[in-house]
Amino acid sequence: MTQVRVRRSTTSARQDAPRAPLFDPVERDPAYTRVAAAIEAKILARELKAGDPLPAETDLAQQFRVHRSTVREALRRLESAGLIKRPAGAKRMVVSRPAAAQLASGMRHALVLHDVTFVEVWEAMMVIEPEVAALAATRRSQADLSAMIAAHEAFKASPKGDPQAVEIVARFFEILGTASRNQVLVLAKQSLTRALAPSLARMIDSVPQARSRIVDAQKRIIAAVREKNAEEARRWMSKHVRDFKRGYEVAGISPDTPIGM
Amino acid sequence: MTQVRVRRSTTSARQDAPRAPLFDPVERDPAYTRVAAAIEAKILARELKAGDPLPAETDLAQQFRVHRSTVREALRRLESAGLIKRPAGAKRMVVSRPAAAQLASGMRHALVLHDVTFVEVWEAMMVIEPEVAALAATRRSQADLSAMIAAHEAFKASPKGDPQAVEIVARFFEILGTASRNQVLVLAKQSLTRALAPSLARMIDSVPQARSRIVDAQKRIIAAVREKNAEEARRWMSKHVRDFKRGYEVAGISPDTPIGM
DNA sequence: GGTTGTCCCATTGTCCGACAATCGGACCGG
DNA sequence: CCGGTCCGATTGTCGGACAATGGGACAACC
Repeated sequence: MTQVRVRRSTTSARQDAPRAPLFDPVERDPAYTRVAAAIEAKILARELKAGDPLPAETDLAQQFRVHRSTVREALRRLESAGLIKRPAGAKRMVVSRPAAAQLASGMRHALVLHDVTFVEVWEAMMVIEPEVAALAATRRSQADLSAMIAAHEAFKASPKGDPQAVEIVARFFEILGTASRNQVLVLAKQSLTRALAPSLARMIDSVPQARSRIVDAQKRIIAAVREKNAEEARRWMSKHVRDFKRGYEVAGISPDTPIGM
Repeated sequence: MTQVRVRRSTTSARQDAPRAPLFDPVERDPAYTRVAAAIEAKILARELKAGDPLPAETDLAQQFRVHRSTVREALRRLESAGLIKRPAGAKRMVVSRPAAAQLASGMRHALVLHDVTFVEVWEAMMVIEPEVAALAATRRSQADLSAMIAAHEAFKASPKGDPQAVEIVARFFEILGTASRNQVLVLAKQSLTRALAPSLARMIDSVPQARSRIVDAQKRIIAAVREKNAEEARRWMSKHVRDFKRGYEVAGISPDTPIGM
């Protein structure tokens, strides 16, 4: 509080250029932050491995010499970071690795609140998806291929106005991601599809020919992946994603619509 | 708790295909979760705009009819999601939009804990960075260009073993990101560079020619961006990123090294 | 005027203690 | 080996308390 201001006594109340600070702000962070940081460090250092149960709150409170409430606040912190979680209907917390969904939800928050528009997400997809498809084509396993086909059939089978249709499309993309054998890209991709999903649903519903175009694109992509033809996979995925934008245009949705729905 | 199991009485303890659930798991989530969700919803709906101060904990406790501790746990939740924060040395919490750094740190956790290897991150960079460079080349403003040049000079000026050198390299990438005018890509990029930074530092220190190669690449990229030559920007960025991998090889760091340092 | 000192209140960080609910087991009878 | 019963350990939530400190308001002072 009450920052110490250093001031040239002699001259010039000059408009302040970012002058050298002379003093760093003294760090005083609340106990719950430190507790959280301490536990986080142990987790990142693998001293607590995923799946390990966390000590009871009372234990932690004693070890850190703070009140249980304080520990609990720290735990909420870690919980929302996805570093710990409670397995549905269990009592103790266990250490966990942040799932893709975690990241994706965080990303969605960010995108919504930053007024990110549809084009921006789409542009990112245009960058990532084709390359992922190409990688997937060269690295896919037999199982990946089967999964893709299954998702494809599921989409074809989904009824006309099915709100789940988008889910299935997303799954198709996701499978492609895992087939690419690159977890980083999977995370990135997933965030994008998740962000796009709601508006995509509206698009598919209001553009009649959307479904058949998607079916067709998926078919081509599957074919390319089956033959491990990276170039072809890239080409068709590129078309496929481009089609999304066309769909939006046809549906009369402006490219500058914020993602927030 | 104690899930209700529905069981066909007559025949077949058949291995369970995902049968229709008949009952959804009853949702009992703790109060702090609901409080957090309620506030989160208001934020995402923009009823609470970024910068708005949150009501005092006591107020919230009264409104939600829960104890203040409960409110606080919810707040920690939101805090770690980056939806609210306390402006350094302020008392009240204010609504905020999750910063890129937030996401990046989350991503780093995920990457570290999932044993993501250097190649995976690198591969993702190979996908994203060249395209970003290309976009930046066509969309850059004069200010962007100046900033790039400044960062470039800063890097050249940085002393030999300077641990800050990597920071500066990261800044260069970041500027390129903002010049691309695509927030989504900026977020993605930033996560990658942040994840790579620590090991990159080691690489630069142990490979003598790394600095000059970086300087050279930056120079070429700047030139391309100046002339708004997307193709050239993409090409050189591609080379630049590829060089990182070479650097790692020269430094004797295995491509399969996990990101954890 | 602008700056500094003083005072007060609202609010946060932290603690204490308590209690119902329930999870995990141990223990037991068929 | 299975289903029922009992008990201790732990969590979710609450009530209340208190020191520390931010945010102002207001007076004093150059």
